[in-house]
Amino acid sequence: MEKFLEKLSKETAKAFKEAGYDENLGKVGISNRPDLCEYQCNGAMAGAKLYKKAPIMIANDVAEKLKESKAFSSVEVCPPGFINLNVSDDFLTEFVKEMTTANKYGVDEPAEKKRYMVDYGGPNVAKPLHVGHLRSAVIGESIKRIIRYMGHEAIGDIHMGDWGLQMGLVIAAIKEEQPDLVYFDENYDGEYPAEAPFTVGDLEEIYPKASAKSKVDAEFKDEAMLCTKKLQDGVKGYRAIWKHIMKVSVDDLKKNYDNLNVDFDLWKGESDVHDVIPGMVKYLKDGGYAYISDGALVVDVKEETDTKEIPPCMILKSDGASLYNTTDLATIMERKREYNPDCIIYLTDKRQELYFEQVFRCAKKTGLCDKKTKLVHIGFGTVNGKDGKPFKTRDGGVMRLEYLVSDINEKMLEKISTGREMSKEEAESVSKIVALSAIKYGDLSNQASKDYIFDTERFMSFEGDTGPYLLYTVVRIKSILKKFAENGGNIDDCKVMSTISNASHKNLLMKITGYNEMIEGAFEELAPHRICAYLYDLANVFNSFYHETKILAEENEELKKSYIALLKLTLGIAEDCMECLGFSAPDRM
RNA sequence: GUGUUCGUAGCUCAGCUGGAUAGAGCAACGGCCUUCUAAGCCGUGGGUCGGGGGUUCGAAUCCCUUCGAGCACGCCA
Repeated sequence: MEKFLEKLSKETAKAFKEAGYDENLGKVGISNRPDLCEYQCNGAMAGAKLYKKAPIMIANDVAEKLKESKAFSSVEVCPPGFINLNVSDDFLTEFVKEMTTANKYGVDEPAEKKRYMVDYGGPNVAKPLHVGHLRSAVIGESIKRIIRYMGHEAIGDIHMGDWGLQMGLVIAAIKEEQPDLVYFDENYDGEYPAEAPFTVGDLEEIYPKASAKSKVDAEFKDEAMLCTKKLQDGVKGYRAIWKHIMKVSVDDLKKNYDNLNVDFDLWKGESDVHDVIPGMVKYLKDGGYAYISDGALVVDVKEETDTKEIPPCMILKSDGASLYNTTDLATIMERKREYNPDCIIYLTDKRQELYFEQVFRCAKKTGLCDKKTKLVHIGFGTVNGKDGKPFKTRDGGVMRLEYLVSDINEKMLEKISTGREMSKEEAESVSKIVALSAIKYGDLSNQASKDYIFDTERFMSFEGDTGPYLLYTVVRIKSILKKFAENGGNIDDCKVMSTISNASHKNLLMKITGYNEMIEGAFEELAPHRICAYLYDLANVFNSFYHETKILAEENEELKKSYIALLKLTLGIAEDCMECLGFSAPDRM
């Protein structure tokens, strides 16, 4: 379906043409002076130079032609050459009517369906998730949903860090603690136990301890490196205990991500490409791309147009070991082979920008990834505390995601339970839904690339630009629709009609018309915050309308039905927005 | 040092490819509930868009410069 602004622009473009000017000047935008008009066209000023004519004269010529257009109820020219437009009720309501029956309220299916892969930049196994992981999870989930909403295919891959020295450290620590376990008996050739000899809680303690120890105890570090090597070389017992670590960790990760309503289609990790690395390295060497520099194997990725120094992409360390780059490149290669995606999107901390630039260039240059596959890095900012510094616990430690979420859930439950008649069960389920909106909206409403301040109180507030406020508005709409249905009304029978009752009614209609344009923009820019801003605006104009308009008490039956149809449309759009953001509204709160 | 991102109201943030008087929210103050959820709505006060130049009919937006902050700069991820 066409965009509303495009439709209006067509009208003005026609007028420009008829008046003898370039029709491309007839672009209409939303007015930045709502006190003067609803829409504006500034083409006359841009055309002034072209035609060596005063902009006001051009504007007058165009305005004269526009008087014939049925799209506008008023056309005014303001110095130096603004063309101020108000849309006619019929033109506006016709568009809204069309939206109610259109696919996804006017969002068309793509001409060509593309396949996207979303890489969540991998949490490390055996390490608990912390606040930093919130962003890649929440933003990634939203982007995945936006892609799908647009009619494309999206494959989410958590892409865990499950293969490096960290695994060796954990194994070495377990070995030291329990040397008699069968996993470490090289002569053992029976079945390994099905149950892991440790719990998640144990793992969470083991890793930090082992990591700290390796820094002061060289012998232990050597042992950890040896364990890493044995694991990677496929020593049976080490692989078996690694599988236990994986199982225990993944179960825990799933639980945590479930709480955030985030899921992944693939639970792959660095380990999955281990076997293809030698082949890839050989390919890079044979192709003449890789060479030894200071002992390490690197690929040059400089380009002539560079204004800055781009260091080469390192493939292997001087000791021959693989590193982050190696697995990422191998993963690109494997993804191409298995899925042949049109685009791969990586979500990581923005500090890795240069790193991804190197990897992307290397992949393109060496043909590990073909030219038409887009590689995109979305670098997000850090989550800060109220002091503007990276979020920490009160005693300065790393804030665990699990605690952050449960803390907000508890506070929200308390808030919901007080001053409201609700069963304990309902309060619990509602508060979880509202808490999730608070967290996700708090994060997503900021531009991804910027740092932001995680202010629990503010995010949880029911007032202002927050998730709970949006939910409240949606619940309000649901409540009215429910009452209408209870009184015998048939919602599906209601149609938007051309009558516009008041200014707030018109504002709501106009906001609604911008939906398809907004969502496509959010998709093109991969910018969930655009959806947040729209949703918030929509909620505001709806609430104004709500306060000025008696809906169920409206005596004109047709008009009442028209209101109901509009409410249904508003609700549908709001719910689709929330769907794209990754949260939802309860039926009441 | 080189590169990069950023600097907008007391606080937290918008501001799309340059357009008229720079917008929200929070906080402050004043109104509005016998009526569909007042967790709402309406209104008031508050900013030389870090500073200085330039391009333009027109700049928060583009260019240069300067100050300030963050981040990144081959064997971490």
